[in-house]
Amino acid sequence: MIAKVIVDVPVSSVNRTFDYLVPDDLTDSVKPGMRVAVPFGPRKLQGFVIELTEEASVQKLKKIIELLDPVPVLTGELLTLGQWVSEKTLCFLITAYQAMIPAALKATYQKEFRLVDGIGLEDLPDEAGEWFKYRENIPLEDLMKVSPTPLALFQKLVQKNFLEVIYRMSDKITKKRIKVVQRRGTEEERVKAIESLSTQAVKQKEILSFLHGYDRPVVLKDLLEMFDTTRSTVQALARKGLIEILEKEIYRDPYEDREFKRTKPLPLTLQQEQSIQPVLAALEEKRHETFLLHGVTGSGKTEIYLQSIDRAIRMGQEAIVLVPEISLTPQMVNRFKGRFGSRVAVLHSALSAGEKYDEWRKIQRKEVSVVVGARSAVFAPFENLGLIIIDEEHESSYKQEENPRYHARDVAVQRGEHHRCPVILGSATPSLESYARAQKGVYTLCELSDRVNKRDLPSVSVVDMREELRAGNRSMFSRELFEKINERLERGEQSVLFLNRRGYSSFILCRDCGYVGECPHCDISLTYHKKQHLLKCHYCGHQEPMPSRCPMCESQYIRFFGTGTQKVEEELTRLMPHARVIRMDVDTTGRKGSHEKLLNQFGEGKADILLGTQMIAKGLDFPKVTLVGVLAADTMLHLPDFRASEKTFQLLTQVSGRAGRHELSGEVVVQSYTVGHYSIDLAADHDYHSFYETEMRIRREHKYPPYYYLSLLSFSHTELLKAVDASEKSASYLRQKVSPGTIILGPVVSPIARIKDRYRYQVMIKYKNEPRLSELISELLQHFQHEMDVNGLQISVDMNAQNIM
DNA sequence: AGCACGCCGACT
DNA sequence: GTCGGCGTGCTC
Repeated sequence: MIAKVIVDVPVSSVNRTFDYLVPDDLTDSVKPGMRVAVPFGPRKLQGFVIELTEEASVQKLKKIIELLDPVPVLTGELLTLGQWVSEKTLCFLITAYQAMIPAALKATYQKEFRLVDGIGLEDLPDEAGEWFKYRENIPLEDLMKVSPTPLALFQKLVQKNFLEVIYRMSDKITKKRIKVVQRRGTEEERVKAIESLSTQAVKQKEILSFLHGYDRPVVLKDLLEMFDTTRSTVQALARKGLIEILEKEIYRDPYEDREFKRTKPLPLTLQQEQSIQPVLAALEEKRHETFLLHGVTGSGKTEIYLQSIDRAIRMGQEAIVLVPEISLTPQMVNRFKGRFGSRVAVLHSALSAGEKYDEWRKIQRKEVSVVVGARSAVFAPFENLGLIIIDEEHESSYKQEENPRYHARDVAVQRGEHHRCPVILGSATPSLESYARAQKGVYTLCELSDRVNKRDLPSVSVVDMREELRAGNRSMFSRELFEKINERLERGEQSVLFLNRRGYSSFILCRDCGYVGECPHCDISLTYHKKQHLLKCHYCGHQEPMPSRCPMCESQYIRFFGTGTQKVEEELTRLMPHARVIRMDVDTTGRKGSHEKLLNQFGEGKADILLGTQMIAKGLDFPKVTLVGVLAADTMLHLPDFRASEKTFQLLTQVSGRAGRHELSGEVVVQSYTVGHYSIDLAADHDYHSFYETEMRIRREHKYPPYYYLSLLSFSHTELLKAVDASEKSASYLRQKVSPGTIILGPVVSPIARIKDRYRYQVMIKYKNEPRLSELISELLQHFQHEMDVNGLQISVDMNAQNIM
């Protein structure tokens, strides 16, 4: 039997299957989709079995070394889907497959040196012999740690056949095990055993009697606690052969010690009913259809998700729910765990690799029917999918910004077609792409225009901060916002203050000469971190001490500018000393669980004001929040991104939705320096449709998505000229080959011209119909293959560019 | 990627 | 004559 295997080497020259002989003892167990260890050249690598055949394409074959999985990690569907992903995104097959399984299953490789059989320490020069005194194998890694490294000597000894090289492969799996105790023998034997115990062995007798009447394994730790004894008692029993101590694999359950209040389906409003019906119909008929569920904040989208999933489960099917990483909050998880209990697996980045692996295995073993997770959960290995839901479908985090550069929305639809099941895209502010598709009839549009509790959407007032400045208010709070926060303080209600930090981090500036602290490796200004009193680069990690004098002109008047949450917090405490503030940003939520803790504190009313960045924009639902303040609505508008308006609109709508979700009605104050911009004004009016119309007009005019597709080629090189040259050649090559309607822009220097000492240029391709584009780009990559392999040229391809940075 | 092989200049 | 630098080509 021959296995076609994709090996774990992401380079174009081996982006194909290699044939291996399946040893006789594995022919029954090997299946497509399993991971195997195979010899590859002198090395030992991990690979995926793609196909089993009888015919080999070459004469001399090597054998599979071992199987790494008892059951396939990739289903037949996922194997095909991987191919699709690699074609659509132009990535290597292995990269697509690796993205589908938990990182814990990725192999790590180690190279070690060992004495050849029959060679003794005395045969080696002392310098090498030293190493083998206490160990048989010396990892290459260890040799590299000492300087000067004895690597050359070791290599020489390998050539002389004194040492040999071993390639070790292991995966990062960390299955967690616990010890369990189980009874042994027949009933009679056990009765006899109990009697045979010495009268002094009181505890042993107790334990044995207990186990006698218990036919399942007992967790050792529990047993010890139950009988208030120690390990030695149990071990004594095991030594006598009366019981067995076994190791059992267990799951780490990140939610184990938490109780979930079980919820029942809520009665649906008329609008909800109208939206859910077509979904249920598609479900029942096992028919693929993509629904765009456009519902204002608070319109009860989640209840529609829950009841649709419930139907799928009742039909014996499974469901995937994607949520943006940032809103995968405990509140969100609770809603799903509350309805479906232990049938839910949760996959998000806050889990450790081991925890993620355990959650994933619950899916693989069909122990759950629902997975709630971020982007990569779209690859959950369900085989009987009944429903895929993408909540907040407009979120940019559904697009992976590294290889494979896939969009979870596209993958979801692809899987929906395969399983002939509905896909729901839900949002209060659908992406223009999706809404346009719904308008064209590609997706089915379901609109929820009313809030479930019939509350009006909060009233939004937009404040012109330039006016404030003219009126002599130099603080970052307008008079209106300040006043309203104070009202809330007096009434015992809560406020949420939102600071959009992007493009607004604190940089340092010399007031005398205008010097701005910049990263020496990237063309980007350094960010001041108050806690450590350091300047850091957010792109390459470079850091340097904060200077006390300007490095250029030695002036003392060097200060940091811009507004971070820390600065806002300082000003808040200065202006309102009695207000209790909780600040949430990357600095305060770094540790696992701290995010949840802070939110709980706020929910319990332990603070008056919640101040934070993006992470508080979504999913928060606290009854006492009646005021939302947006400190600077327009910071994002000035970024070099054609989606800036769309993102601003979405963010403002999202944030406004945090206010007045319950009995108390809410108010929103939006501060801005770009007053009169349609994205801000229309968000204040809660007018998605006008925004859609306005923005679509602009997109059409400038030939941007959704009217055109957008692909981006990025070229980077440590030498400026090499980057320019490759990008120019590529642009002119494409211009020659593409169809007349297609637009090739550039090459232009990237918005961040240099990162990690590499100069960056880009070429943008806008097209309506260009079936040969993938092919053309593949040709380009092939042409530059050599320069990429040996001369340090990097070309990255994004077939569906979301951001052009 | 990582490795062997092979060619060429530099040095014991 | 041997060592080690890097360009080339292959991995079932």
